[in-house]
Amino acid sequence: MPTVLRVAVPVPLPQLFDYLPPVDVDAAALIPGCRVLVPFGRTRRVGVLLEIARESNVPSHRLKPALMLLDAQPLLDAELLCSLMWAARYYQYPLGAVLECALPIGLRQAKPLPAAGERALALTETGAAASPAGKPTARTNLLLQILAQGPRTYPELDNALPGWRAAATSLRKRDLIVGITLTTRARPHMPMIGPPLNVEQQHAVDEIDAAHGRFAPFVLEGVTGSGKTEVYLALIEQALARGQQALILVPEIGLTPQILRRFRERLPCAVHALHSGLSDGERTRTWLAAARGEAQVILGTRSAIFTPLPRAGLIVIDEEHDASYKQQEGFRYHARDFALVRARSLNVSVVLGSATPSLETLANVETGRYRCLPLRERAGAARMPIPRIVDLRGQRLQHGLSTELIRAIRDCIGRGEQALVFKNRRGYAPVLLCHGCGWTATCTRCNKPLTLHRRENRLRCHHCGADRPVPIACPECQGTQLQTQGQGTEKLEDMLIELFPHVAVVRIDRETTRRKDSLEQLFAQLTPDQPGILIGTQMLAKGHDLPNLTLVAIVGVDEGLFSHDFRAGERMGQLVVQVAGRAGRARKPGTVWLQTHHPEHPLLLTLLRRGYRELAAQILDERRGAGFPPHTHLALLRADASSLAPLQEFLDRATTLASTADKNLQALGPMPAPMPRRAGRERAQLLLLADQRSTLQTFLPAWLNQLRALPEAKRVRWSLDVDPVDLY
DNA sequence: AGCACGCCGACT
DNA sequence: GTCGGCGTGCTC
Repeated sequence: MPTVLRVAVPVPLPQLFDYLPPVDVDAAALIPGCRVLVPFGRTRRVGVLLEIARESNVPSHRLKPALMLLDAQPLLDAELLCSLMWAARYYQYPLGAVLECALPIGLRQAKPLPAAGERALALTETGAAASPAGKPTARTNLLLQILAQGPRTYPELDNALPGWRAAATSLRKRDLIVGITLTTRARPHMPMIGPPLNVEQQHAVDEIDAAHGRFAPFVLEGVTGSGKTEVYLALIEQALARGQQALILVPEIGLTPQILRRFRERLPCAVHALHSGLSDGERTRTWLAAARGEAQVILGTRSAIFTPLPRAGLIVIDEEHDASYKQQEGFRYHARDFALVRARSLNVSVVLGSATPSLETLANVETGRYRCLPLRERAGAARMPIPRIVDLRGQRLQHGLSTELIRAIRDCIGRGEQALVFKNRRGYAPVLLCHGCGWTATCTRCNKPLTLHRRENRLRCHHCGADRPVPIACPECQGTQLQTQGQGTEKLEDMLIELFPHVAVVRIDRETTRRKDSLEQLFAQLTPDQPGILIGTQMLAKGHDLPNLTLVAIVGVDEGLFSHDFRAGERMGQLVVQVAGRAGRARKPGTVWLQTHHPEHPLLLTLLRRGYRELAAQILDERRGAGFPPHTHLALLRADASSLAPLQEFLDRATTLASTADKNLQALGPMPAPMPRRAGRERAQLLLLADQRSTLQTFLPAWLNQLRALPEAKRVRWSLDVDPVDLY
């Protein structure tokens, strides 16, 4: 009776592939979770062994032997493998592709594993004997001084001497230092002592800790400044004391050097970062260190949820409402939802922290599935800011700012305090038009207005990235009176510099933060006890602590109130609360100014009079009436093509197949996508809605098989998004 | 996804 | 006469 290996191969095909065992490999060495190198078509691939079967449905003469067993021990443990298999099923994505996504790039190749332990630097004999030369403050000399006390790991050097890498390169060339691998665990250091926990924080810690050893989801609901991080730190310390690992997820922009530094200062062990800025090698080493149980604290963004945790003790999702936890292409998983799945199979507590929990999470609190632990007080002396509405109707505006708001900023500056102006639109102006004939600069590939970037004198499409010079004259009528409409952060910056020429004005958006570390450098331009003005987009909603910031102005809430997206109201509320949270973190009280043309909008009024929780309750009610999530469940079939006809044909066929399948399933569409044309391609979609998750989960696999078999499916690009967050 | 095979246009 | 366009078919 032959042994057959069932292997997940990294290709976008839903099935597994069967192989014979590699020649000369002991049957006992074949363990699920090990990688195998297999011949695949005319190439070879690294797959993951999932199952050892007795027979195969494939005729035996077509079975090829695997080429090589790549791991002596399973790379993916049973829990991670099982959770990933769940994800492949739930998100309707091929298991081979899911596993590929979960493994760091370094492990997707048939290469030997990097050496265990942490990379470190040490002095060579020459280096130890050398006497200092050159400036004593030069980085190279500082690095030599540090290493004279013994080898240091890369994270330790990151803390001790920012910018050490360049110095290391030069010292390595001179053979004064050498890269080594420290196999012993980094020696514990004395952590800084944190502030004492207040009653609510201590209560949260006690409640969560009391649940340790079993699956228990908690929501830590606390406004900015209420000290959620202190609760996380206390819980991590307790996990460490039990010899367990902790995984902390933060949103993409949340993984700033500050939070990493804070964790490193406060925890007695190495804190491993996992984010897109790391090299493949670093990610691979951290992943493997976690798999061996050596990495105790892992702090990462979305994809860090795939870290193996053989000694798991705690999972934290900070800012759980953040949309960056949902992967928006390929394997469209939601890291927060997947964290719940992992926590359940690991038998650990999971903490969802937010000042503005998602409606999905609040619905789970309502039904008692999640336990909510509120932090109502702001830690220390910080106070909630006072909200003010500026009714823009009939007002004369100066580049989009009302006289009242400008006066308030002037007063704030006059008191020596700082102001933040939030505008969710980068560039100078979102529209450039001809005063003579009404022509507007439009992206031909997206049919949307181009944004003027005046610093670089370019017109850019924010949807497809198209980029071209600004015309001198109107291409239609040759008129030269081209003018802008609306305002972006650049224009606000110009205007505020003009109004307040003696005050530091700092703009923070994707343009000004393109370089690595530039976010910190920009914040550094504001002296803490001096007046200053910050202008920026989303990026400002979280991050740096600004104790002297007392005024927050939100200049573009209206865009969020009337969007076609059913989540617009929820997003508006979250954004306002998050941005507002930046004010009044010190002793001084803060004020939040909201400029709007719709001061009587019911969602805005609820938010300002009763707060986010009431707003959420109101939206949840509306969603219940409308039959929308979280009370129902969605799957979105998206398609795009270079012309409309094949798109229509494909989605029509898909709709027919869906609407005859199950009476509990509603097919909404096909309809044009909210952006019907993007980057030169036509876009349309079909939304499926069901009361029960199980209705969708039963229907989707069969439907996808039917779709794959359609001849129309080959003429379009299409994808399925389970639990979509953006219906774009 | 790759990677091949396969049948029609402008070039050394 | 060939190089190469991307349509379609397969991968244990």
